[in-house]
Amino acid sequence: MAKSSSNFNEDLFEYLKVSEDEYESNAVEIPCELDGTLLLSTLVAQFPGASGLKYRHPESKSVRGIRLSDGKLHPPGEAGWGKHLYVCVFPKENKRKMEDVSPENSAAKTKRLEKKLTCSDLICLGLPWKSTEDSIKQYFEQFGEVVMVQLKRDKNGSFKGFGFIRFATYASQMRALAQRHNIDGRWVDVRIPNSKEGVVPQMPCKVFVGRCTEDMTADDLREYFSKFGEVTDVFVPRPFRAFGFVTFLDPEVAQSLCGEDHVIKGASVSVSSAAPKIKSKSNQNWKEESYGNNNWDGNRSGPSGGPNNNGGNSNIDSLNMQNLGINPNGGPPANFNLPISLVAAALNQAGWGGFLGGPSGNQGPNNWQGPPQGSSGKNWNSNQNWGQNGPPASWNQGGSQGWNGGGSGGGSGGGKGGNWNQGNNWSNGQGGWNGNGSGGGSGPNSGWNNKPLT
DNA sequence: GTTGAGCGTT
Repeated sequence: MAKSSSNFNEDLFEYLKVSEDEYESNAVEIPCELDGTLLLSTLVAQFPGASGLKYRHPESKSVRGIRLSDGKLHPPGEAGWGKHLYVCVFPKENKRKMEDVSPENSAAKTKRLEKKLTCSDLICLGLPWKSTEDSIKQYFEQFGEVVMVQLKRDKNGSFKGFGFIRFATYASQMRALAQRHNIDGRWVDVRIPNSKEGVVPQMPCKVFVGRCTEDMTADDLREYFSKFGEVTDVFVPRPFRAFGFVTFLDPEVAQSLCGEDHVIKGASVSVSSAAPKIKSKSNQNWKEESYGNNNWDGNRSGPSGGPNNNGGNSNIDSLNMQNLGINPNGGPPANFNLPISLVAAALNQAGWGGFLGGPSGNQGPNNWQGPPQGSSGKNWNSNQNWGQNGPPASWNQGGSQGWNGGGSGGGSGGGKGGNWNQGNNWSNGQGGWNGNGSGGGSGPNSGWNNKPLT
């Protein structure tokens, strides 16, 4: 029992893509059982109120229902669930359609407000003239399924150099937003469109796990919670403090678990929002001496917690958005020369620590390609020390503590600290890290996702 | 036929 649970291996489980509507962008990947069936309870855990599944048959184009017996949903064919998008079926009174999200139907949206944190279209600025829908789709598919590409043209049909894309999953979108893009030699800005500003809510990927017992390790939490979605970080304070934090790649997963009790190692833990109860005092690592004069966002006093401070998803909204390509204020903060350690820690604190390397696994520092080309100094101050050879030497200072430190790390090992804590390397100069979009890029798991332990 | 900051006929 405990044995089997500790042997959970997601590779053994087939995941199927389920959405509450016909929009793939709202889909959640749900694990089925070893026998290939999907427990209705598993479905309901993600889609409260769901009573079944259906899907659109690719050939007949008609909607087919999924067989349900004894609380188990059965795959449509011998081959399993396949790549279909499965759509939840709700009982009549619960049934909601896409149109119901409009403000007039606010009563209907009380149930799953997290719906809104799914993908939005992304604008791609600065695309090469020779881009085509196909080439752009092909490029962005490295981050996940691309469900839409629109290149904008004028009346004459000539390409205007920008376009919109949409990913199937929020996770894909996050991956794409978390790094810069070089397409055919041009640095392409990928952002949340201005028209969508404010639509994408700040939703933490991190949950608080209370009532932990002392024998629960970070690995235990990771193993347990991985069945709900990809876990990108686990933090269990030592010495024992009876709680922990689990960060998911998908904030929807995190959201869906909040308020629930789960049994781990025979003990009932409670999952709740990782938002801090109280605003913490500054932490040793966040002293003003180190980072004074770095205004986060004008009216903000600073991060709500340091690397050691658990929880905290406020105070850095703007920071998040900047680093995710969202532009909350129509431009970068006046003073955004943050140390990278702060940025990384803040992203983690905000629950955005879930940035992963993409499918290729070589995003982030290892994928550094030098500063942007072209004349636009908008995001990168051209008179700084960002030579063609890449980032300052200090980035890689300290050998194993730099970008490339610690080897590959296998992706999701527990946080070991150390990385990104060289704040001094980043505290000088004006605007080296200049916000507004696509600077930086995501780090490897062993970097961004790990919270210092001490 | 050129160009390079921007924000979209659903």
